[in-house]
Amino acid sequence: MSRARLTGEERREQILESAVAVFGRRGFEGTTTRALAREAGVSEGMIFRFFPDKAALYRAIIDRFIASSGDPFPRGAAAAQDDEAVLAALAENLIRDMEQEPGFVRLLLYSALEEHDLSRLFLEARILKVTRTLARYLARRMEDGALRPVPPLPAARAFLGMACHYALMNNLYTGTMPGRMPRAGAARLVASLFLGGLQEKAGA
Amino acid sequence: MSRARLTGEERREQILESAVAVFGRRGFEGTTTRALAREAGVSEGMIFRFFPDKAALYRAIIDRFIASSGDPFPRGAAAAQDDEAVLAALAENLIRDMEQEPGFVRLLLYSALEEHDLSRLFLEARILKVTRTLARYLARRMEDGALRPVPPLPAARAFLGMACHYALMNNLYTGTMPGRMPRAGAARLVASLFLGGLQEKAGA
DNA sequence: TTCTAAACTGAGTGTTCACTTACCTGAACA
DNA sequence: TGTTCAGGTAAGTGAACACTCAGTTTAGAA
Repeated sequence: MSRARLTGEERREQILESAVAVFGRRGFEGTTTRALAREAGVSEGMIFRFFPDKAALYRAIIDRFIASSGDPFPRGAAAAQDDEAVLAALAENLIRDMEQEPGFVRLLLYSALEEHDLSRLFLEARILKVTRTLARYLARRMEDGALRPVPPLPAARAFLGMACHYALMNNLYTGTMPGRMPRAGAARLVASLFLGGLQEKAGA
Repeated sequence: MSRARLTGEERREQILESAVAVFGRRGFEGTTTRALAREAGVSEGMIFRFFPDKAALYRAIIDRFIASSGDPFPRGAAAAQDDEAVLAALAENLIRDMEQEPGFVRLLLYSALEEHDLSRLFLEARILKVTRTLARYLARRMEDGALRPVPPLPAARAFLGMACHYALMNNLYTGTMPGRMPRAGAARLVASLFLGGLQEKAGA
């Protein structure tokens, strides 16, 4: 019956990790400290030994993720100006991130709805950064004459919407969304649609 | 001080309408019956006079919306096989719906995260219906040779993602998302991107 | 003008919440 | 081998929760 006794650092980490899934299931308001303790396999007292209150635990999760997460924009392909590779890699990275951390994606969505200030922080640190980076890349390629001129920021948002909405719907309605594809195939499809469109070229 | 005394029917309707915004702000779990009563300008007792419990009020809101909402797919343009018009109108209808009912969009997102069964009902009644309708339209146009052959369902999801993600981000991060456009312009942009892509036609 | 039915209120109810406190336990070093 | 101290628990606390009910108010029929 006796569970292993961990060091403070280990226990803190374990509580953090197990809390992601709980907050992701019910949101901040919907999650009870009782549920957090049960998921971590400890008593409620332990939660408050490591975090001053429920909000601090929540913040620690988001903080930690923002600090640890990498950049989904493929710098190499971008330098080589291989548009198809840039877009396919970007889409695949985004979809992979969202598929590998489904609980955290839900937690972030909750935090945006609940208007936690750390949601704004995530917006700045990830969403706006990727959007602006892609928009700058598209703008440069338009100047080069490789792409037709359209407003770069809305275009970037449109592309990110294809990838993110796809992954988001798969997450929210797990198993019931039709039209799922292997990740790489989906990434290649949205990249080729965005670049080449659906219309047959004239005279094809 | 005395507020108007309404008939049962009127009061029920008023409680329903004011509750959309409250549930949209905090979700089902995060919303207290106290807040619902305050928003409606009545005592908590009135809530339970018209609805057996908090969940029934929540269900009534979603039920009512599903029953009252129209079809965003433009049948006329589809019959005329004007692809650009079909896609632009569809995108504009979706964006308009989401912009006109921001509180309800948030409520629906909450209900998807919280996994209320009525969220599944909405999924069937609206999301899957539009997705399948668009996919069928695209498939027919591919058979006609007007569009290049790609998997229709994923393609439909990609297009809807462009429009919905755009409107969703504007809603969640009101006022801070860059690259906003007038609604009709955004709709025309995503339609033309999806059809024609971003690449210059060869030899342009 | 009186009567009544329905709108409406406010002070409850037991329960559950986030959080505290007093206490227990066992590994490691003196 | 005894003391210590960090890891850990269980039984609380007041506040806030969803929900109830006894009673008050008022529009309109009689």
